Amino acid sequence: MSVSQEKFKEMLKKKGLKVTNQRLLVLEVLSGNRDRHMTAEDIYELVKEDYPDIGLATIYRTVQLLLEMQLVDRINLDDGCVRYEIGQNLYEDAHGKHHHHHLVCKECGKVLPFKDDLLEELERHIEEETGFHVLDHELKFYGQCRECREKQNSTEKHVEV
Amino acid sequence: MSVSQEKFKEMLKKKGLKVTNQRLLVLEVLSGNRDRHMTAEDIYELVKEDYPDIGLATIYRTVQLLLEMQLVDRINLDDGCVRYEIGQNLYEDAHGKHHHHHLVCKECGKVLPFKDDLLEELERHIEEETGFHVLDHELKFYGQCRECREKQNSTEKHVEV
DNA sequence: GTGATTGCAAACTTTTTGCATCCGA
DNA sequence: TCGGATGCAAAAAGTTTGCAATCAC
Repeated sequence: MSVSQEKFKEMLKKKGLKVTNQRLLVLEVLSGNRDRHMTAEDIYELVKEDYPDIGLATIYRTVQLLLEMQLVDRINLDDGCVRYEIGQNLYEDAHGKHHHHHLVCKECGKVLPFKDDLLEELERHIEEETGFHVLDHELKFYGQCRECREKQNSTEKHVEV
Repeated sequence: MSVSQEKFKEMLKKKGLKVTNQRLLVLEVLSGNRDRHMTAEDIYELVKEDYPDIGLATIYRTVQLLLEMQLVDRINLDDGCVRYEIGQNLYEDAHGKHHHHHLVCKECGKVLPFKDDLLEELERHIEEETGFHVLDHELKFYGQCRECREKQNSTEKHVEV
């Protein structure tokens, strides 16, 4: 909601790139769906509502651009397509790197975000021990969400089927 | 090297599946390249040396099977193809879940393994806080490896080009 | 012998690219 | 005006699938 479109426009101009309707709409769709993890196709369908002529290739080119500008993050949930979510850099309270992790339910596929800064300590440890300079990380937990667990427990009791 | 082929054969028989040359060779190639993170194509090329008639589809079907049997792990380094590496379950000192993480160099693409059990504490924390039952995790660090860092420093000093 | 397995080719999915056209600055 | 941006269609790349032939048991 409070994503700064003006900031985005400035960033584009500073790079000598053009402010187009398509770019603004992709950003808008991403910022209006911060809670979802959107595939290129998802974004395409939503942008088409406002701009029916847009092509899927433009979506791919735009998310690529947004990635390079570090305005979105890439998430791979191993379901065959890459997902994108808007980062923190266009918000007023920007901090640079944002680090939330993903809890992926193996049963229903739901993805929950989870915040934790525990890894910062580990990153320092890695740098000391291996000389590898950590810039970013990606952490996914796979398991069973509470709902699926409860569903399983109740069917176990009733032995349905 | 010390991977137990006998254990694998037994596991296959127990599931009513057949022990084929192709399956044994895929396993052999994976266990002979524990340090690499192999794509289906990589495995295909290596198995072909011993068994030129094998088809790529068989590789895909076999790694799928090995995944279901929990004998290999899947790694996605976001370079467009899924990678596989042999797990611990066929080794004598098997522990079930093995947890090493991956340090991915953004410059040269090299992948270094890194062992750490820090996440176990975090997993308990997640279960308490969210009710999400963690079964497995995947952690990747992106950054710059020591060699690329050193290379960069030396070119910065000499200002080559 | 019989059903699982395989190799091949075709299909499928996601993403990228070439190119003529269009449009923002 | 003019070079970057777009839409379209084709291509690319990785993976899956249908099917007849083959092989393990």
